[in-house]
Amino acid sequence: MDSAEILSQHNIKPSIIRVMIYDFVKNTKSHPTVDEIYKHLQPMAPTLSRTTVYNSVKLFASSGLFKALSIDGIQIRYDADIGHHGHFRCEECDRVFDFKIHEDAESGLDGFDITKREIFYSGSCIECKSKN
Amino acid sequence: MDSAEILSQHNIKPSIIRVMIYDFVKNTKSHPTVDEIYKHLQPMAPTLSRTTVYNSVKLFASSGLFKALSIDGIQIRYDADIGHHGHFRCEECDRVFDFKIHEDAESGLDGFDITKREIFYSGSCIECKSKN
DNA sequence: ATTAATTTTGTAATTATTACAGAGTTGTAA
DNA sequence: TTACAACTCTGTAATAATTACAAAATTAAT
Repeated sequence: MDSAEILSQHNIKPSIIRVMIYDFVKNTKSHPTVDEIYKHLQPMAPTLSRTTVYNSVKLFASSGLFKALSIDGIQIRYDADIGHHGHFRCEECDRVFDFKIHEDAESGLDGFDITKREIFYSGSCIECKSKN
Repeated sequence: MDSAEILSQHNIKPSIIRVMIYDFVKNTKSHPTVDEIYKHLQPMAPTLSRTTVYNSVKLFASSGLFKALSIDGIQIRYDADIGHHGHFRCEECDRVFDFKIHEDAESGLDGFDITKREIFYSGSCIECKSKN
């Protein structure tokens, strides 16, 4: 199924830029920031505005198409992979890696309505670690 | 053991403001932001500067006394409870709750050096949920 | 084609954070 | 106590991410 269809199914009009933004995030493993999305697409869509990128990713996030990740506390990153997984950020090379994880039942949240779960680790990735 | 001693043990000179900042974060369950720390202490220490609060919490975090939490992606919150636990943020009342959690061994990070683990859930807390 | 609705753009405002230099404080040793 | 060095605190200015908003452009329907 192509991206335009996916957007339509979520009641989002698949304009050209929206599809471009959706595609880029979906095909980029690094979970790009708004700025990275903007810088990547701007050459192809010279009139693109940062505001549009902000609007679009927010729209996608509120529709459940993207997960908004506050991985580093500096910028919000966007992830088109909705399945549950953790994120590791290497503090040396700044790259973000996905990993599989499973949590046991938590205690202390009885009766709470949990709509979002994020697991975030950081440290040094294997490449940076071996450089030292 | 009082706060001044704890700071000293971490090679941080226990100045009056540092102790005040440390105490406030330690005794506040909400994991305050820099702004909240500043607003709370400013009446007692009228010459307090926001920069001092930023400097102090960064210093504490780099010494392992605080954990820096990017819970909401907007502001960084500080937690004096170093033990491993999760954070739940209620999207309606904006409060942050601690909870107990345990993760299983992850896969995909073999050989990585993990120095920080953060678990962050969000949704509606039990009180806000019952209001609806 | 006209009109209405929606999307996109660009500028300006807001907010969190950092940089930095000067002022103040503390501790020590003559 | 004075002098000096080291460290801490303050305040302003800069930077960077994000939001607000109104005008321009595009799209869809009649």
